Amino acid sequence: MEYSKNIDKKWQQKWKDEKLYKYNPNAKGKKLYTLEMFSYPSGAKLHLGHWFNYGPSDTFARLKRMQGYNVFHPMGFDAFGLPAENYAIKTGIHPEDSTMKNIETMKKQLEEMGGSYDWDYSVETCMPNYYKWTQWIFTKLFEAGLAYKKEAPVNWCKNCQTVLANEQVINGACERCGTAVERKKLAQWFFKITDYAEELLKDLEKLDWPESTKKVQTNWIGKSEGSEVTFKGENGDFEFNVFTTRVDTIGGVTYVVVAPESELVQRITTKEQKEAVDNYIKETAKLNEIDRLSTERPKTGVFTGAYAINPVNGDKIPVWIADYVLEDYGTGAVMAVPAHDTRDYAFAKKYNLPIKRVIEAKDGEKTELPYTEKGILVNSGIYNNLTSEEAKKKITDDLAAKSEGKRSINYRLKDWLVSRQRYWGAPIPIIYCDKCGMVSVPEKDLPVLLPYDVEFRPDGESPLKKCEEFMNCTCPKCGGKARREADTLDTFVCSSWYELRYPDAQNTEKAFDKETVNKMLPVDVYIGGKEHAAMHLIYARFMTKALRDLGYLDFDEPFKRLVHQGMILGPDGNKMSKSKGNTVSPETYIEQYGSDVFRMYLMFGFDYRQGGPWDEKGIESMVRYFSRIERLIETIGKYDEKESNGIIKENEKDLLRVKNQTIKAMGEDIDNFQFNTAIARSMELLNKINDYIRENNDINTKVVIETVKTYIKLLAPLAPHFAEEQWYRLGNTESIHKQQWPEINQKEMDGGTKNIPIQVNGKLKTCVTVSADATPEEILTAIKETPQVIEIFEKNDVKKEIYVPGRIYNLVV
RNA sequence: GCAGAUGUGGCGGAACUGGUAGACGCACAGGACUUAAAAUCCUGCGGUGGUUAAACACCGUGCCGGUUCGAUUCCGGCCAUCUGCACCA
Repeated sequence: MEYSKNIDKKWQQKWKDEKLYKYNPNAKGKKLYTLEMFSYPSGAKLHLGHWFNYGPSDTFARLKRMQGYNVFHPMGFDAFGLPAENYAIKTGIHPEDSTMKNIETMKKQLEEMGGSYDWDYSVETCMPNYYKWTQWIFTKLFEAGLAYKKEAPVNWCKNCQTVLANEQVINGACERCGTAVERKKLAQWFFKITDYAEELLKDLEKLDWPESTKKVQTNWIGKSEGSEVTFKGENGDFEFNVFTTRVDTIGGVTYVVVAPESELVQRITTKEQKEAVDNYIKETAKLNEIDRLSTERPKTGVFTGAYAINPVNGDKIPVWIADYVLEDYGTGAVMAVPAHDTRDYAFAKKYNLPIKRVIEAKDGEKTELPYTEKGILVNSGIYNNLTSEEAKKKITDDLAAKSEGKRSINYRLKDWLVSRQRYWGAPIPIIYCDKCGMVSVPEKDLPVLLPYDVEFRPDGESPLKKCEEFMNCTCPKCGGKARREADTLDTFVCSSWYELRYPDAQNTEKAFDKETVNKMLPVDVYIGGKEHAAMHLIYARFMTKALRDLGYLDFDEPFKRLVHQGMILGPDGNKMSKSKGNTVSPETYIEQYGSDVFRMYLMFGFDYRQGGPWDEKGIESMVRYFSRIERLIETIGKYDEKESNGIIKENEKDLLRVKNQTIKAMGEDIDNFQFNTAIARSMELLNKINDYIRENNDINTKVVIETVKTYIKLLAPLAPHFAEEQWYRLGNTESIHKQQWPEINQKEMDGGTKNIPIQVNGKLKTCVTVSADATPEEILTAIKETPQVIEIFEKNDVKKEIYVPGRIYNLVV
């Protein structure tokens, strides 16, 4: 193989000099915005996963460019975040320094990969020219009431004296020191994503996304339809609501349970029970994440001493508290029906609470308790004999008439907690003034710059709090002395709108121009890992909708089509990780074989959506393939096109037919991200060309040369450097990447033959070869004339004859 | 526990809306070229039986069953692996 990384370098330089990948928004061709999830510059270099994600996606972008689309294919860096900060804590290297250095390296490597990016449209989320607008968006959400502050529990590591992100909590313990993580309440910032729960759910329909990802989001949003029912205290001195999806079982309520954290508990607890209740609340607060995550843990709870009245049947029922009831879901209180709920059943058994059956199976079959299916009501007074569905409706209606209940919908989705007690993030642009309260930083004062010299080692407080010159400021409203918010924004906020910034990345006046984003978005194809199915992809959708409602854009969804690439695992079949020592570095392969061999091997050896364990065995096969192509080009060089007589014979038609079929198949395959089969098709074409040359002494040079040129064009998106080299070797003087994707010549593609399978009882017996353009009737005639078919009719009693016109013939005997 | 994905030759992986299972490649075997090797080219390659060789027959897409003229594909039930979410009332 003559091809090597030197050839890569040569063309990279030339493409750069010629600004080959310059994006022109006004160029002709339909716009196509294709985007890969940008990468996090945590490691110093691109790893195999980056290659597997970005190489094939670049191939897709290149195909689309050749097919005449005006392709917008930007790349940037998700540069804020915890790993850089952790790295800094470990090594003492400032996050800004390490991050900027990593970005430089990664950019260079992406060029070495042959990525067709225009770096004039790039974003780095840690740069003030980007995070200024992240902050600006925050202020707009704040002004619209979509960003708010409230107390919320955070993960707290006692040993490290720090707040932990969810990702830093491994099995309920701190990832660094292994100490059990506790919950601690702190004032936190939230985005009101719950306002959009219904729309986020409903609009999933519109999206061309993998069904499994839509399902993840559906579950994440967790819509649940049921009823809210009011329970009053036996003396009418208190009341509270419960949420239930099974109001039909309300007759079987034998106690109610309130979350220990609920403020109601303090009001209703009797003197006798006060000590027990207080102790229980204390114990619950101490509970760490490990215990909380355990569903195995036996249910515990305490009686408050108070009684409530069942609004449907007037039963007097005890009010308990138990930590299996969550304060922040539903109303923070549940009605317990031990006969028909497994948790309530276990709880009732443990504390000897009564169990009352109110639902029987529809078929009258005797079932054991707890019976959690729907059925027919019993022991429920006027509701007896109704089905569960009928009862739900009637009971809710009756309660509503008394103002003691209503239909209700609950979502599992919680508001998005966006504040972090961390250094390496965008400062939250809020100022606290004694006189004016919370004031957002006006646009003219943005960005609120992240100071460089900060002690970022964790000690339990936001690092920025210790930076006096950052903290002290004047109130934008009254001009008095004020303090800044010391928390920074979750990196998911930075990445929730970056796709909007790319098309207008240099804009210094606005986050983005409305007209520009309306024209360029939504992203036509978005490519990235499915680990982002819930978080990033739902946050970005929320942000688009919120900005739409604030009038900054006019579309509903950011990403029209979504493709998830698979993951390349270590050779041992496990996820690659430094600690397991099973990482594979792309560099050695690039050094040895050149970037296109590596890119092609990644595309050919794995299903793009699936990934799989790394295995370098097959990479030599790609070297062999490249060598065969080089030899072909060399052979072709000996022929002179002018010698051709121009008459196309039968054996040449076959070659042309395969050529056209390959154009079609490869275009479709790459469009579907099936790179492995696209490459297989290209190999078949090469085999065909070689067969033709070998089998014919007197070859038609014109046909061969044209076919080879087409073939190299087909390789251009897959192996950009290599194809360029061969293209020039064929005597061309303009980049192959400026060529059109070959057109399909229908005339050349027609003709030839095809096989029609003949089956007996669904089993293949023989085939009949017919002309590809034969009519179904002609084919049937040919089938009937086949000796084997005649024989079958003679020897068997044919009961049924099935002919799928032009496809298959089956006889039942 | 719930949800989702996956399961096809020795291996990576193909197979359109139910219609010739195993494309393409790797590995392997045999042959050509060579003093020899490498490279290259050609041929074979799911299993079992069968034959001098073929023809041919049977089995075969995780397992069991169903629908159908026909199932890797659709339905029901299992098993295994992986990935999310996890007391959601």
